Amino acid sequence: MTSQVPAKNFREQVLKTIRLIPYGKVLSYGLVACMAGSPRASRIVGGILYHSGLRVKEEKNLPWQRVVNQKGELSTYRIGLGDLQKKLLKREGVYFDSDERIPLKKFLWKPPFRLIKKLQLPEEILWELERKFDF
DNA sequence: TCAGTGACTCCCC
DNA sequence: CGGGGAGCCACTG
Repeated sequence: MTSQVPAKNFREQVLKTIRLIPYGKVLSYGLVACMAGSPRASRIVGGILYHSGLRVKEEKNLPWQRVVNQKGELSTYRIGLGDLQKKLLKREGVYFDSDERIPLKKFLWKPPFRLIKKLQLPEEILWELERKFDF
């Protein structure tokens, strides 16, 4: 047995979490990481999405556009996907303020507690989530 | 096998 | 506000 099971599981959890984000709502990389079970792995979420983008067939039903950074900005301009992401989000009714930021007060998805509970996260991560969502 | 590189975020000046 | 450093884990050559 190797240690690759938990790692692979994290990736699965990340993709699963992203698929939960409702139409017209967004989550930050950090919150996705939290809900996937690893609060400090926000960077990895970006990495996973980046690599997922290279295999469009595999992940064609992934609403990747609903993941933005903590400030509500699009992190995808640097790899040339910014305009596409913005277009997809606007199509869902998400709008941007004059700083090219999404007002998270309005569009950040706050998952129902029932759903959070279902994730069976360790207590310490629940605290992190509570803090980050500013419940 | 191993080091490098990220669609990030937090903490500490 | 902002720069620097650390942590996180998947993927690549």
